Parts: sequence; structure tokens; C-alpha cells
Amino acid sequence: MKLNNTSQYAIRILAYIADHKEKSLLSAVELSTALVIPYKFLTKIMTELVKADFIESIRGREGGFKLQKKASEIKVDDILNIFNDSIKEEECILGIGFCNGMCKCALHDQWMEPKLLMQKMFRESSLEDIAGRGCKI
Amino acid sequence: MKLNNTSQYAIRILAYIADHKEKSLLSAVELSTALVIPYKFLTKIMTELVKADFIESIRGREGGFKLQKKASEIKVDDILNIFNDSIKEEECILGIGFCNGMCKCALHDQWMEPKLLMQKMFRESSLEDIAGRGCKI
DNA sequence: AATTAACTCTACCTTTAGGTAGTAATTTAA
DNA sequence: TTAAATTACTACCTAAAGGTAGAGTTAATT
Ligand code: SF4
Ligand code: SF4
Repeated sequence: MKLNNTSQYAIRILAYIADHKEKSLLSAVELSTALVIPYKFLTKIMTELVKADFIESIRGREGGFKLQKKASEIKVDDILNIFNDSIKEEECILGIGFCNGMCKCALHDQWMEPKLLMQKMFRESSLEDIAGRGCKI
Repeated sequence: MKLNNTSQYAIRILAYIADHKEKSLLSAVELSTALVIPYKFLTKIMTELVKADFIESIRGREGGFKLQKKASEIKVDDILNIFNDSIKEEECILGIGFCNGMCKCALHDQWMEPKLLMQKMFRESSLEDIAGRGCKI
């Protein structure tokens, strides 16, 4: 029961960029070094974030990355969705087919409250809410 | 953000056995059929549950499986622990080293409440609480 | 004693997540 | 105009999760 590696990296990357808006651009090398994420893997993730329109990339010398939206407009849940790591409405916690509302699984009653709270947390927390809040980056 | 397949299977298997205590033993074939879990994979999981002392196995013809403890004494969290799928106290949601209480990660403030609620749910829900509660099995 | 129905063990196969390598394309600065 | 610094793309490699095969062991029934 945890976020996958790629989601974790993506959240940290975006939070870091949001927290360094004084620098107009951050390069992959800078990010990779600051966040201790393997360079080649980071660039792969960056490309996905660019395609998802969260990040704008400037190519060529002096290029780099910056947010394409306001930090308050990117929610943690949006990031998880890119990597298929969000808590899915229709998916049963026990992996039994789909939620149809009619037929519950054994854990349903216990699961609903934490599920809703986590969804709320992921959906309501924006980059602005989390950027620069930790001493761990 | 979901339970892994093996944990899901294990919870369903144990809940099913707890819900059928009128039968003194259930065989791997019966379980595999009833729960629609691949036979060979199920037997592998059963062996782990036996080693973890949650289940007692009787070998030979007319053999099968039964709970080794009272249903109220097996918590969902105990099952998750076997498959290393519990929510770890010391592990950061963003995967940054270990929780030391001193130095927070960006998501810490948002994560604490859902984390505690989920831990509580997993730790306090026993097989007795969940057995036979769903129409999905 | 042989047969059958069960669990157990070891080894392997397949799929997915995580990660790496090399090259192409783009832009700026010297 | 060339070299350097940068992102983008394609292909591959590795490790872990999920799953399968087959032979071995146990015990009741015939
Ligand atoms: S029963 Fe509850 S947990 Fe299971 S699928 Fe339906 S809503 Fe999801
Ligand atoms: S900061 Fe919070 S989430 Fe991150 S490691 Fe510490 S306790 Fe865990």
C-alpha cells in the first residue's frame, strides 16, 4: 500500500520546481542532482510531465523546465493520474471486479472512510500547498 | 496506491475460510474455485499462510485448510505484514529515506491524517469483522 | 498394498515497473 | 559557423511481482 516510485519522483520534482520559481528555468541536471534521482530516469519522467501539460520545456542551450500552470492549479491527484497511481473510484480494494454500489466486498465498510479521506487529500492538495514545506526534498 | 495482488488474495481467502467455519476443512481446489484464484498460485499463498501460523493444514486424502487462530485474533494488518504490504511507520510517502520526526517531507502534513486512519482500519479490522460481509467473495 | 486425494517444494516462466544507453534535434554563445 | 548545452526519442536492460509446471510427500480409502 504505497505510491509507486515514479509518482513519488514526479511529486518531488514538481514540488521542487514550484518551490524555486525565482529561477525561471531548471535543467534536468540540476533537478537530478538536487533531488537525487537518476538523470536518465528523470528525463524520461520530465517528458511525460511535459506531455501532460504540467511542465513546459525549453530546448537547446540555456534551456530547461518550468511549470506550465500555476502551482495552485496542479493537484497531487493530477500527478498520480498520469502514472495511473490514483485511487480509482471503480476499483475494489480487494480487486474483485468493479464497484457497482449493489454488491459489496468484505472490506467495503471499513474501507470507505479512509478511501474518501485519501481521495480528498490527494484531490485538494496542490503544489502550492506542499512546495517548500519539507526539509527533505 | 493499492494493495498488491497477493495481499488481496490472502485477505479474501482468510475471510472466506472464516466465513465457512461450519466446514471443518476447506481444500485448495474448493478455495481456488470459489474465489476464482489460479490454483497453483493459491497453493503457494496457502503455504505462506501456514508458515505464518494463520492457517493449519492437514495433509493427505481428506486433508485441507482451516484457521489456526480465532477469527477475531487475525487482523487485516497481520495479513498485509506477511506480504510486506502494510503501511510502514518509518517509510516516507515520498520515498525519501526514513521518518525521523525531525525533518518532514513536502506531503507530511497532508499525509498524517489519512495514514493514521488507514493504519487504524487495518490494525483494528479482524477477520471476524469482515467475514461474510460482502456478496462479492 | 495400491490407489487416490490431498498438501509441499523447487524451479521456472511471464509481465510490469524501474532504470540505462545512445543518438537525434534544438538553441545559444563564442 | 561551429561547439556546447540542453531536451526528445527509441531501444534496450534489470529486478520484482505475478503466475505455472512437475515431481515429492502424506494419509485415508479400497
Ligand atoms: S464493495 Fe466497496 S471496496 Fe469493494 S468494490 Fe464496491 S465500493 Fe469498492
Ligand atoms: S515527513 Fe512525514 S511522510 Fe515524510 S518521512 Fe517523515 S513522517 Fe513520513
